[in-house]
Amino acid sequence: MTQRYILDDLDRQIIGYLTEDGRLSAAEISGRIGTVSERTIRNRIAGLLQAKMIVIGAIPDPVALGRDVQVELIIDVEPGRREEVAIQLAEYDEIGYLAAISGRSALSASLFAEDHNGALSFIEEELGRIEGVARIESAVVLRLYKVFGTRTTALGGADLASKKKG
Amino acid sequence: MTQRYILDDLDRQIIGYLTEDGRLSAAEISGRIGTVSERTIRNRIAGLLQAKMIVIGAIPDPVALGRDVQVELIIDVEPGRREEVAIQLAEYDEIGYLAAISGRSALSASLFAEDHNGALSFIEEELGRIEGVARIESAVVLRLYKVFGTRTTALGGADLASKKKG
DNA sequence: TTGACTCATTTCCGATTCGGAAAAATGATC
DNA sequence: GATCATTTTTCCGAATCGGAAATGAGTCAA
Repeated sequence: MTQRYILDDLDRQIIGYLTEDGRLSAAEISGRIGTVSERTIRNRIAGLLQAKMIVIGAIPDPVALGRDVQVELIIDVEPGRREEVAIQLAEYDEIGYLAAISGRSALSASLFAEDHNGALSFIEEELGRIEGVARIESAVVLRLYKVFGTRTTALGGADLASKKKG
Repeated sequence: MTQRYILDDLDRQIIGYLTEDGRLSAAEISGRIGTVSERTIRNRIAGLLQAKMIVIGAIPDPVALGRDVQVELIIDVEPGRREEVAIQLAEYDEIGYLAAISGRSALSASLFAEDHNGALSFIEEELGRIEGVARIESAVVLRLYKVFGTRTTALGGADLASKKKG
């Protein structure tokens, strides 16, 4: 029962390949690396997954899906009330990301809304009424290039602007 | 070579399952849904991937990987060079999140570094020499309240499925 | 050095999963 | 109803996977 998993170069290489394409077969990875057997690759992947170093999952592109408006927020809070505000914000399902950042008394957050109206009303009606919120800065996410360390559809490598939908 | 940009319920179900576990077999998904053949599931997955509605990739856990310091960046780029800069930025493993945002010609990014020195040198030496980068605003993440829709301090154990619903 | 032990890697192999091709089903159009 | 286009399904050989046992590498004590 190894608790602390120490990554070696092989693990890093495997992670590198899998972040690009989570469906790569062990045989394919083994072939690219060249010095390790296919079975070992499979062992390592299983180990990485079990140790929760990585999670292999489908990452939907909100823009490509035509739904889910994402808004990045910088929420200035009154000094000393950050924790209190954070606790309230974390309650909302719409808030997918929330962190305290340096620089000023503020929280950084990501808001996921169904559409722009939803985003707007959330900001106005929900955030606006929270005690301690001094100021809200918002920026709509226009295009996602990379999430969770994985490049999204926006960066296909070669064809990035060629296959753009209307 | 069909371009399907309109998702139906089946697509959404498949995406739902794959979001939780990108390695689920088509047979498994077919079994859970119950009404569609295994081959159709495979067809749909192939279609979703080809249409780039989803990307299946390994999501590394920054903390588990030894990247303890997270920095949020707002990178102002010279007008018209955003895509170009984004492509270069996405190459870095240290960049875990990258998006184009509204408000000004800028990219929003998350930088994962081993320590503060690593973050600083990355910003200075790597970002600083990318053509088209006009200005960099950075904020160290002091505390993580919520990631992927789940209240945790680290990625480990985060339930990705809860990130988005419906 | 030798033997015992541990752990990672590899080999082997049956079961599962995959993708290609063609047949069947569905649906839209006239 | 007939026809064409698209999707779903069936069929099947090849690739992929995970379990089990064998091999290899490294450590430690005598």
